[in-house]
Amino acid sequence: MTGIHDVAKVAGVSASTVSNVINGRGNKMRPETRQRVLDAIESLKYTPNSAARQLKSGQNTTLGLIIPSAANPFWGAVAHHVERAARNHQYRLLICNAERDRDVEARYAETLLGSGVTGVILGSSPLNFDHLRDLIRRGLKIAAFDQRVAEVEQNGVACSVSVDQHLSGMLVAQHLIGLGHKRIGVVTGPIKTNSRIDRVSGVRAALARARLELPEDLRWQGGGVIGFGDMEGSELGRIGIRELLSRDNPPTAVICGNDMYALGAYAGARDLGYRVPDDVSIVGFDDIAMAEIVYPPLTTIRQPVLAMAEQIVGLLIRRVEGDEIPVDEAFIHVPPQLIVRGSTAPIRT
Amino acid sequence: MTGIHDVAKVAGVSASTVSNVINGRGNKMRPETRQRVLDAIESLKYTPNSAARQLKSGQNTTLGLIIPSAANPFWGAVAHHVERAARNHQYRLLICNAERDRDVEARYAETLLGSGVTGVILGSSPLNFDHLRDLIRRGLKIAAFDQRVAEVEQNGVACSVSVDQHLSGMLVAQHLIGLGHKRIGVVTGPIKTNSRIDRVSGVRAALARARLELPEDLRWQGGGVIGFGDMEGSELGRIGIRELLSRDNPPTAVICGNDMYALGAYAGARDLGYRVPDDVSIVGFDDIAMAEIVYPPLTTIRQPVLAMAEQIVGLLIRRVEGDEIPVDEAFIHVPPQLIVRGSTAPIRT
DNA sequence: GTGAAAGCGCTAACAC
DNA sequence: GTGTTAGCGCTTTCAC
Repeated sequence: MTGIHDVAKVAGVSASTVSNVINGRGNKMRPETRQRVLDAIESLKYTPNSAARQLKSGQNTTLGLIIPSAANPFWGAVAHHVERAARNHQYRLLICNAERDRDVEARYAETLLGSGVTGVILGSSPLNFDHLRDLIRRGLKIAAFDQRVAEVEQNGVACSVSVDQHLSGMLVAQHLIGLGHKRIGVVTGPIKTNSRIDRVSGVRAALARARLELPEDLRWQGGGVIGFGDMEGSELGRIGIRELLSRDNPPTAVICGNDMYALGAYAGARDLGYRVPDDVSIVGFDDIAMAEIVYPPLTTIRQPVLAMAEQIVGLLIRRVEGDEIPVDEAFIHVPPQLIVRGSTAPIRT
Repeated sequence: MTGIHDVAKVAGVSASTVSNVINGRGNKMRPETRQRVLDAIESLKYTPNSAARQLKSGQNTTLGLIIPSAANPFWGAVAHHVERAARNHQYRLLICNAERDRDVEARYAETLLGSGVTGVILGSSPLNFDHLRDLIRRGLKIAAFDQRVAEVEQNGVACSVSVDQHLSGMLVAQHLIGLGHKRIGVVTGPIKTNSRIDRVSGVRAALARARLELPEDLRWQGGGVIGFGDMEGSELGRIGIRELLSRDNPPTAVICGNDMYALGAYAGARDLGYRVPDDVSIVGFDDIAMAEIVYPPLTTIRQPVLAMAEQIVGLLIRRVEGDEIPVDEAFIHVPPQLIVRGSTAPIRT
């Protein structure tokens, strides 16, 4: 391992001068000295050992991102954009896949904190941050991506960027109601997350406003499905809609927990000979890339992932670097946007 | 920050005893001592500082995974399985998204090595490992996932697990030829990777064997498309097939670079009023989850990602821990598997 | 079986 | 401007 001393020797300076060069304090010395150091670094192919660096400085330019499911392209897109944003700030990004498991999530957060990463972005995690309390007390700064803010604030979270999922739920339900649908089903998986809960509550709210309701037999949440842990959302969506469409009085429209479920629902509807949207309208949430590729193109709610990623990274870095951010700046809301495509149609009369 | 000394003080022992406990050398002491240390760790919520640990030991139980595109669900699945496998070995996994960019890839590899991560799994990277030569010399152990092995060996790579992409290409082409197709098109993006090149060469080989060929006008590789860097494979697939189907003598079957392209090709075919598979057969590679959800279900080549992930992680960890692995064990081939579904059909007569 | 002591490679005072 | 020095938190001989 070539170290700072080797560089110092080759350049004919001391270790601290090399350290200064590395850390952008090159103006503290004669340009020629600086250049000699740079040359030595170059010729020795030297890279600073970040473990040592971090140990000494306690500082660290790495952010963590914990996503609930690498299998869902939505989170792939989030990872992509967050990584970009971090890189633009000269930070790097460690991505962890928690599989929607609180324990795994806590373990990764702990691992991250143990590695000196104090800033971690959490993709919508289960319900609350109780499992991370200790870590937060020990200095972990959490940025909530796509989490309900009230929850977020009361748990000492550093910052958040989220779309109003309740509103998202209302938007899709209103769209469907506007199309004349009265029996509207909802398909989600068995795992509770804030965003999922809020989406469903939004749907109920819109329904209630139209003097409609969401009866138990139109609400499928993976009950009884075994081994769901290893199932893609699309599998669940496929099974779920088949159950709903097999009811005595099936729904004419189905709201799915996210786009992957919705795409699975396409398959499930087809399995039973239903055409989309003629026989049943289907909507999702997220607007993944596939949503406009499939047939019919999926009506869904778009979350402006790119902008959200940039905002959360900016916020989190400020927090990690010790900046106090006023509450009204630290918790950002972005509006959901209904994208109407071909998977929803007026109810057949 | 609570450190090893705090624990030592609370447990009434010395720091080195605590260190021994942490590192599983608990048998070196009286069980009661061990227990006291454990209790102290528990009550103090102590976590070892991994930067310090690594600095001292030079060891490190983290693996890196560099994927070419977080936006492609195939790589999401790979990340998922590799992460699992690493976790089973008590390693953790840093996932990096290199966006099929050699420079970004090199930078991440360097960052990883600088962080003490010596074992890095590379998802099919561009062409060769020239950009990583220096890092390899400095101790980076590379495991090639889904790379051609010949290439791999000559570059001092530690180990690899791959399917024979040439054979994969042959399999799909033979399937199509068996169905009576004679004008077979190929759609890929503009970026060259080994696996892509091999797939296409396999297709050509199978075609040649049947005294057929792949004329230039049936080979689309994104020429002239601007801003492809920000386009999903599905977009390219959509555009590509439209160009091919607009030729004077359009293909009756199209082989797409991967499943995302294939799914995009569904849309492109639809755009022009072609039905799949009646008017045009479409095949992909990878067998992502969506492949069996879409309509018609996609004929594709399956790569046994789960098994591959476990093998590569096992191999790489052996290498990282200093094990010398015989060449015939270090470079594993797994067979590709043709999954025939509904997107291919006999040519219309 | 347990503790004292010497660094791992680097940073940041503080000398010179 | 540049070098000297004292650790960051831990692991690991080597005494006791």
